[in-house]
Amino acid sequence: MEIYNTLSKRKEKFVPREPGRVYMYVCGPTTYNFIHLGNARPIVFFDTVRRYLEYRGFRVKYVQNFTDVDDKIINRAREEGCDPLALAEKYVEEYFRDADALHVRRADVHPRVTAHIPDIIELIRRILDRGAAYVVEGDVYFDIGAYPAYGKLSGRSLEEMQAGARVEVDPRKKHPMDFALWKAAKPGEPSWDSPWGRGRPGWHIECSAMSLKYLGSGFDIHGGGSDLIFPHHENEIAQAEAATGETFVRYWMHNGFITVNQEKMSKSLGNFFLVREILAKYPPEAVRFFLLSTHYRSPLDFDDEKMDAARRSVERIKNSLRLLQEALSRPRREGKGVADEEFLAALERCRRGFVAAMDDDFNTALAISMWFELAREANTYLHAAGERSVCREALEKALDLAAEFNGVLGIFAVDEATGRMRLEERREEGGGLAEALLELLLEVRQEARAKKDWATADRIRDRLKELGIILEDTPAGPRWRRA
RNA sequence: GGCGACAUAGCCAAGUGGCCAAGGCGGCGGUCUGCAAAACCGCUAUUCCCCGGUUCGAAUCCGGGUGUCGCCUCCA
Repeated sequence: MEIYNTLSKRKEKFVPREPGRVYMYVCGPTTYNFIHLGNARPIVFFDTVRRYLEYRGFRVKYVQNFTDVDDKIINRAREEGCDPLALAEKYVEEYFRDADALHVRRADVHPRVTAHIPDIIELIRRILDRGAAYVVEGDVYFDIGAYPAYGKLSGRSLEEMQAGARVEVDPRKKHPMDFALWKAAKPGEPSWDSPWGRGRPGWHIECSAMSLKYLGSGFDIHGGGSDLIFPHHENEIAQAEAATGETFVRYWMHNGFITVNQEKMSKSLGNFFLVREILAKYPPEAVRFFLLSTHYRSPLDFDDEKMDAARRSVERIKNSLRLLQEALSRPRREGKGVADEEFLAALERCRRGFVAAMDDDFNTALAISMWFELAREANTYLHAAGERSVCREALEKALDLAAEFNGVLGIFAVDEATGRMRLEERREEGGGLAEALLELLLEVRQEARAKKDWATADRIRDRLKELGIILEDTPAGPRWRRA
């Protein structure tokens, strides 16, 4: 396996710290709002990374944090006149609602800043002991001068950064790029006791503290959006390595941005779309497919046309799965012929292609194309077999392979009881009666067709389509599905 | 101003030295169908932003140009 490491700006062979185990940390959201599609990209992508590593036999420990105290939360709470910590808690819950809808598996640990103040204080103390930080009036600053490697992740030198500095400098800082580890309390803000007086953690220290706590120094993968490279991850490295004297992280992974009209989707530009807004218009399968249809380091432009295309693409895969399941429920044969063997060989090619694609820095776009390959091979196989019986083993192998792909990509929800992919949306309405009525309607329509009363048959089909039910007539009888 | 990334068909997108440039969406033609839908078959980039170079050979390497985007400030 190869992973592109932001630190070296190259793909590197993946060698974990411990054989067979992977420890990974991904920067989670600051919970002051619902998440938007831009936030969803790393969440879905790194979920896929985790799934693939497990697919490849690694035991993965996956940690994703919540930043539940910071300026944005405090400001938002002030606007709404509520308690900052309660506000943060509310949006943690809302986060899970969206993430669940996108089939994102829960991390092994979801640490929150407010639950780790002692760990953070301890880490700051270690940095101070090492002489890499200093205290000014209840604030604690990281001393960049004490960490010569500063800039190694983002690839910039201190001189460059000073030249390009666009912010006014706090005169109490020894170096303009020094950043806060601990911020002295201001009235009305959440704060905790510390050796330097009451206050709260700085912006970056939480991730260093929590990742070190749960994953240990020198863990395998640290991920996030590329806007976190500087300063957030640069600072995380500085803090952690200053405190431990050891390499903090082995592989740094960063995803590209979602854009709208080729411009970065961001809260400050106001051009963002909330995940739940999008889910109101498109099925989760399409959203997940869309997010994985481009390599994670490339920008991904969002608009309705592209989402429509994604929805149709998923439809193609879904149709092939339906046809396979249907064929499996019909009479089939146990023995294998030449065509069956060829089909099985094609399946094996798809599997190998999928693994090769994912092994190459998680090339999900190429991996997805293998699923289309599988769909086409399966459709062709079924088409050629026609109404004759098909080989049971071949059908089962094809569905198993699709389930394997889905286990990694997470496009379709998986039914917990049966372990099978759920191709239809969970239906909210009391389905029993509606379905019985539909069956009745189909019966009436079949009778009309038998009498060549095409007008009636077509009217029923058209009206059902308006209601979101698609009818397809097959030699074996009508088949229906939801639009 | 400093640093960096990207530019492949109508749209999305994979491909980083060598079989006809993956795959999806859309479109066109055909098979099937009462008609559709789904599915299948065929077609849909003599060419990879432009110019120059390296090489037997480049979308792929190098130089220059143009364009787009990002980071340098909270941001996934």
